[in-house]
Amino acid sequence: MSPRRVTLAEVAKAAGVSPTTASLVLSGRGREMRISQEVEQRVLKAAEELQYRPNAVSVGLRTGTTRTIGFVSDTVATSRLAGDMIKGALEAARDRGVMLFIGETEGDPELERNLLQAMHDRQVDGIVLAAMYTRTIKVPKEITASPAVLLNALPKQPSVLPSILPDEVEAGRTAARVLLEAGHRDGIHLVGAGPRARDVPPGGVAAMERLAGIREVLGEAGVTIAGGCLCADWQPQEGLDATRAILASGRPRALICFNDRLAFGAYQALGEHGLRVPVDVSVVSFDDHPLASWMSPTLTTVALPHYELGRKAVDVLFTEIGHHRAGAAGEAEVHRVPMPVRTRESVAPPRP
Amino acid sequence: MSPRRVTLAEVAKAAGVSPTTASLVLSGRGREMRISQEVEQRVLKAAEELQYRPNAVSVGLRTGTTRTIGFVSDTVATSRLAGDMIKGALEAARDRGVMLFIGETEGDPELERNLLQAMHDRQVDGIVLAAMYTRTIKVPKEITASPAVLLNALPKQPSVLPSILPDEVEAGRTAARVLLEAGHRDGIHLVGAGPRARDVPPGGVAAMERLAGIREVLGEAGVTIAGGCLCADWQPQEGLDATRAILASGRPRALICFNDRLAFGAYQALGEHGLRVPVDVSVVSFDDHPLASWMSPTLTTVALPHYELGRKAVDVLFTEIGHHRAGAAGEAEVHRVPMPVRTRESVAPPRP
DNA sequence: TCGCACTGCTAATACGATTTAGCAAACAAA
DNA sequence: TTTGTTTGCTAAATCGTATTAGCAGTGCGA
Repeated sequence: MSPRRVTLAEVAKAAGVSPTTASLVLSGRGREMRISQEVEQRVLKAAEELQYRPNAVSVGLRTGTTRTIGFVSDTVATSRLAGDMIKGALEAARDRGVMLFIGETEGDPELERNLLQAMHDRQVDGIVLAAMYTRTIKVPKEITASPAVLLNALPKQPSVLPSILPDEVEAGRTAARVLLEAGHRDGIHLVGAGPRARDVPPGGVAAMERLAGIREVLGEAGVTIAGGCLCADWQPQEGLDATRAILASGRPRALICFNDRLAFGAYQALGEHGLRVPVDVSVVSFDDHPLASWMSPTLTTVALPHYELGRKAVDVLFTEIGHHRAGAAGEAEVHRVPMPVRTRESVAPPRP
Repeated sequence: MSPRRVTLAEVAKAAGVSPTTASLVLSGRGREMRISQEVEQRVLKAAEELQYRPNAVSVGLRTGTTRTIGFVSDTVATSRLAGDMIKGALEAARDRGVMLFIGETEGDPELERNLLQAMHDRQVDGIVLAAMYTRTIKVPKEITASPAVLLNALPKQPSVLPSILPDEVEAGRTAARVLLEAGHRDGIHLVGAGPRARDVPPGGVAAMERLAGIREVLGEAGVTIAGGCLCADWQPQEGLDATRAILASGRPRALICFNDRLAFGAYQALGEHGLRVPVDVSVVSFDDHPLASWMSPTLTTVALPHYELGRKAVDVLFTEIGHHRAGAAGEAEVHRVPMPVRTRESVAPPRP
């Protein structure tokens, strides 16, 4: 079944040189160490013919660096969000010839500790600690055993770790501008949070920041928010209920839903009342859930850049690893990744 | 930042014994090798106090087994399906104290080769080769370097690898029975494939098998399929179009949609024609996409057991690794994982 | 002829564990 | 006293690579 792997010693013997020489040639230090052209060619030929590949475990033991990083998240399965984030991380890792360990903690601190230890036991070069929904987390002290970054999360206590986050405030501004630019000034309702700055569900930072951006832009434009409805869990059912409540007390001209699932529920409520999107009511939302392009009409939404978040996290992690090797301390910088708007069919100018 | 790891040698010195003794005690072979109670206690105490953890890289080099497996899939991001499969694999791995490398090939054979090599370079104990949509795949020869299993995929050429697949034929039977048990015998239309056995989109095995199960059960009950519509890609838009076509030529009493996205489109088409689900038309589907429980009315669907598939794959992989260690050859067994029906609101008896 | 620098390569060690083979002491049997 | 057995531990080799230190040979100037 598995033909034993070829070792460096075997390559050396085939080329008629010492393992030292073979190692030097194959690690590109041949020139530097004055290995002759001829010997160099012999070694390369032998390696090629024997299909030599260095044993990464051995290299890891010898050099202390394994070209491996860990990706630890609270949950990996819920929604495809996680998938895209992992995909971004994966590709950034691949670009560097690095492999990814993954693990999930399910929010259990003990599992998290065990996982981090298991990764450090395997000598990972660094760790991405990710949250699936943007929030503040308690940074486990085990993380300090290697360079690390926080993805989609902010440290509860001050910490030296850099964070990578979507730029939610700007996303809020974007959503508001989409409506303003379409000509909306009246009857703008919020579904999920607001209208006051303090009307946010507990825990998540997304709600707070999106709301801040929305309020800022509408405020500056002299537009007052017609109403808002705080939802705890941002599921379709709540969007349905909230929108029904709004409809019971008047006719909205535009809705800013705090995510696409809420918008999905909102569509249903509007349908019940015979209101058409976007002719009667414009809808703009956040996340760019796959759902958003299936809804009818398709939903204009400010996208969570999961893929880019994942990539960025690995990029930052590698500069962190670089600092670490150079003996420098890490910086607790916060990196914000832009959230692009996906313009679709759900926004139109208000009817006169 | 990172306090250097404690080594076995340091534990041994602290306990005043040789590294050999320390190793023996810590690997539980103390009794067997006649280490005295007293020395054993000293070693354990030292290890505890120094917080000793074995360096997995070193152990990997020495023993050749890394307690690490690889999970290679064509795509990890599309849909949450992947997530659940990985989650299942992850938990099964965790139960065994094993870590998971992940990688994705994007269907590129060269990437796949590189990935498998990179994993073997790191001495993984085994590999799960997964497809996100059930299909037949070309098994790369690099896979033979370690034990392996196929997840959600069948080998194109005969192979020694075991496969783990959802039981799609039985799922087809289940869907058909759901309608029969509700009392449906007439006006049953298929959306996505059928009505003839050969009306399936190319590539996927799910369509063929689901259709076979449906035809078997309906046939045995003496029920004829009223019609069917082959769709290539199983997206909402196609479900919409297909259902419109069906409605143009008559009134269906029940739809079997080949997946939930098609059903989503079908709902829209039915809505356009003023037909209510399930009063006028019953709908049953496959996959149990998250969408299914958001639709209104909620959708009765036969679930893809992604989580269980992932778990099962790792379970089978480990028996495979066991065989391998015992020197036995692998068996190309096909394991079928049941697909449970999620009964919701979209099926009702036909109106008289 | 001697010393010196340079060229081109290798011996030996280290990384951190596991495992084989074996040693010294104590004791028992002959 | 010798021989053999058991007990309780350790020395040394090993896994596959990277790296430091150094060795033999050559050419050159003095």
